[in-house]
Amino acid sequence: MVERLVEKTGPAVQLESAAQTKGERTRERIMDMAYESIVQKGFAATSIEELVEAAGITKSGFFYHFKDKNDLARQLFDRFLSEDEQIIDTLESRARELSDDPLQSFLIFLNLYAQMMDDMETLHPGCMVASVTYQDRMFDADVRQMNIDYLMRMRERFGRWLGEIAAVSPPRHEIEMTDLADALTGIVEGAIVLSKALGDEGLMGRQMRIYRNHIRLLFGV
Amino acid sequence: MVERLVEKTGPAVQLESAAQTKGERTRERIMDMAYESIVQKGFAATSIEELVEAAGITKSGFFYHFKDKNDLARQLFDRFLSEDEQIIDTLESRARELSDDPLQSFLIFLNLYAQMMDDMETLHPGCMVASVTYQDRMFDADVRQMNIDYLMRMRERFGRWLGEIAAVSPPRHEIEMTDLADALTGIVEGAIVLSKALGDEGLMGRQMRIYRNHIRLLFGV
DNA sequence: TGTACATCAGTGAACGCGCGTTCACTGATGTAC
DNA sequence: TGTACATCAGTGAACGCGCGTTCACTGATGTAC
Repeated sequence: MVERLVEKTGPAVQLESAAQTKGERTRERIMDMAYESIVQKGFAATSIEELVEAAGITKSGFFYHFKDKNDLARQLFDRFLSEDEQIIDTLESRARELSDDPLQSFLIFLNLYAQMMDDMETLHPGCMVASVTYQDRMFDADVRQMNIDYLMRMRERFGRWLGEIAAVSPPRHEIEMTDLADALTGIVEGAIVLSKALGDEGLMGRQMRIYRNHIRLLFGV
Repeated sequence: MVERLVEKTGPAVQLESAAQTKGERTRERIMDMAYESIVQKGFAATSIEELVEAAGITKSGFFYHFKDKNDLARQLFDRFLSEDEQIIDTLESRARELSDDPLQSFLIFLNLYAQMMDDMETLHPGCMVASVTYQDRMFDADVRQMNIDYLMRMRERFGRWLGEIAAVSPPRHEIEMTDLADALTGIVEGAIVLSKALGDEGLMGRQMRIYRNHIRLLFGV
């Protein structure tokens, strides 16, 4: 599911999907099921019973792989955040290679990101962020902190890039780069909600291009 | 909680909070608790037991007010959507009164909306949309349809307004007004997620102003 | 090559708890004559 | 003003089910000598 997504972004990010032990394969299968279920029903409504049935093992087998239910959430969130950041790393470095101008490379990056969303038949990892945020009392402090850390890393990454842009091409009006960075993450989260609710797969890519247009208008010549 | 929010938007929208019977007050109290809990833990993790304890009645009292648990969700969602639309109606008509130019009135509207978010110490009704979207398998078809209908009404409302704007002040580049309308709803949803996750109350207003800046750049003179 | 032991990846049965829902009943308030 | 009845807003006890977690055990595979 995610492997497919990663393949679509090209050969630059290739997760080591080979040489998995039997146990690792089972654990991954459980996490795949869990992700699907959490995003559609919520964490509390996702029962261990349903997961192990789908994975073809017994309930006690679950507790061999996960300390408890929250441990599943932790491992799952960890996997998705790192995959998401690997993908964004790749898209960023590709975009940076294609232009030395920070504005141009950022616009290329946004195009690549939008294209990835167009091609994505599966759910975006950002779903996990919204799920955790909207059910935060169900997760332990570890998971909540991972969520905050992820959002802060995104803010810093895009904020720095936007800072580089502003240094070269001053914006048409004053604007806080941190807020503009948050806007990108926010648009992804918001677009996921709309796209999921309306069943419109193209919506995310189109929203990403609206953000891109804004950046072009704001810094463009 | 919501009454306070409504009062802040001014005297034009005044919910009839007077002349409530004892039963209505109890029902409202249950719904207030339920909203808080659903947004923080999810629908499945929100137990009737916890709600009735907080409301000071017994479990069977709950079933006097609500047919079953999904009926609670339906009534709750109904209440919040109509309150939200009342507020937006009010802000729109105020903005329309202050200028005949559609662009100017839309910019005023966005300012009023952003200000409302700044003042809002409570959670935005949009939380319910994300909650339902992210736990849709927990809700019956009625609730899911209400969610879709709401998003479509928003799309139409803002899409039409943006169409008026484009007719008077053509945009700097081609853009689908439906997508630009979705962007507003999407930004609200996304900003709620970030604001909730990071505990940053001012974030929503700031994101709304970024959207406003985009509109100004796109249609402005 | 054979044996002993360790680790891996689970099984099966049992647990106590809390959940949503039902049902028969009830005291307080409102309405008709 | 008094009485009869209806409606409102619940109570209390019981139900069956599924949930997360524990614990003792096990067959298959891997490693050391």
